[in-house]
Amino acid sequence: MSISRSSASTASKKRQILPRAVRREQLIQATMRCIARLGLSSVTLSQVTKEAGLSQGIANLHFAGKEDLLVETLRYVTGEYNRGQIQILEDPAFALPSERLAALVNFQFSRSVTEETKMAVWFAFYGEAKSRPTYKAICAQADAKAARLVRRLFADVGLELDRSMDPVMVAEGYIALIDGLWLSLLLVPKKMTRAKAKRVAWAHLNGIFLTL
Amino acid sequence: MSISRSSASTASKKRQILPRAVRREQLIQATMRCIARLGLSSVTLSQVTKEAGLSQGIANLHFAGKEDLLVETLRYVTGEYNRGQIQILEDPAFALPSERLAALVNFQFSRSVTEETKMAVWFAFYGEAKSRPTYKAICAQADAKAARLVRRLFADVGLELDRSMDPVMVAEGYIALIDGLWLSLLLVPKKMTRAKAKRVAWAHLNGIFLTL
DNA sequence: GATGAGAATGAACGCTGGTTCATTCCCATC
DNA sequence: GATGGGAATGAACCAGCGTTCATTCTCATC
Repeated sequence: MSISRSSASTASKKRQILPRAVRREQLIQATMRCIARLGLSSVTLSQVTKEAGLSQGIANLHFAGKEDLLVETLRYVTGEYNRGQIQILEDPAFALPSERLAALVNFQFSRSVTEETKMAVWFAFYGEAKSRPTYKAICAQADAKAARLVRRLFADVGLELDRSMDPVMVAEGYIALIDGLWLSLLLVPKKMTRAKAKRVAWAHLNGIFLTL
Repeated sequence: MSISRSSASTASKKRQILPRAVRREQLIQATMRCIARLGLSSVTLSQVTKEAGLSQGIANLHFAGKEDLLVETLRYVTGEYNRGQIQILEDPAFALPSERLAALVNFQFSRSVTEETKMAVWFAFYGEAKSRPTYKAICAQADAKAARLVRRLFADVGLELDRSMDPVMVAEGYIALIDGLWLSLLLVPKKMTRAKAKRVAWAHLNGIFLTL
């Protein structure tokens, strides 16, 4: 509490009025950090607003309530990931499907995507999705979109390499592997690194596309 | 659970005194059902005790508190799974490592292991593990044990099939795939069935062991 | 500089949920 | 059948949380 900085660390003493969109973003970011630090079940609004360097009541001013803030946080991470994925899967610059696949793998294990905070948020909501229809719907929708895109990519790679295989099965296997690797990255980062995960993913892909 | 029905539905009116171990088991079972139905963050002791058909205060009588009950529930599922896994991986009855591997796959996608309630509990705790050292330790320990056993199995299978590969990498990939498939089974059971998951797992294994 | 619309604040409120403990009641023992 | 130890109960307690709203303060407009 001193001079006049805005962020969490040295909070400004001066009250500031900012656009709704900015406040919402600040609160969502703070929520992500809180989920990563405390877990979804221990997140409180006073923690979140303190993390954001704002006042207690502000969450209810810009969101319909705590639950709404959480849902928007989930939408934020799934949306961001999906946009990145679509950009790769629809970029016309790739000459070969296999090059596109390589770009996808690199994206999925990029520093930005595998950032600890995001992984923590992702799996925190997955853990609750079973019993929360709203979370489940958002996760399922994100997954379905990813699956569709990956399926098409794998079909193309199959044609390129002249392999006959079922794109549906292959896509499901690949996505499951990525999810599992992300879980390892989150829980045992000492044992599973991004580089290692990438190698494991490639071993899988080589196995799928080069068998027989 | 016998003549005078004790469970939730038609509660027995008579008070009953049972051994500590039985009460603990009842409460853990009820906790698992509540986690599956409500999610870890919405579980309350009054829900759990009602589900068990017992009184409010009983959880604190047989466990140190709510947190202890949750931890013991996590230990219960991980312990059960590990015992099943060890039984297969150390059963001397298998002639070939590949047969042992087949048994492992069947076990991992058996009805008992993939039971909705257990999967829900499993992932609920995984989702919180990042921020809860106690949960994290239990999960990590279970994972480490599984990894060690699977690594050895894969080394044996490699010898049997005369393939040279790195058992560490292969084991990590396999375990990640299984985790990812379980997640699909939990979240989109309409799309991912046990049979399908098994086929995906075999496609992966064939790819790994038959490549080049 | 004055003004007012409304963004931001934070104290206060009510409710929910974990924990406690006086009381009740079972049942092994005699 | 009587009895005492202690398992089980459930009402009461209290801390912590989400939400509200009277008040404060900012800044675009004039």
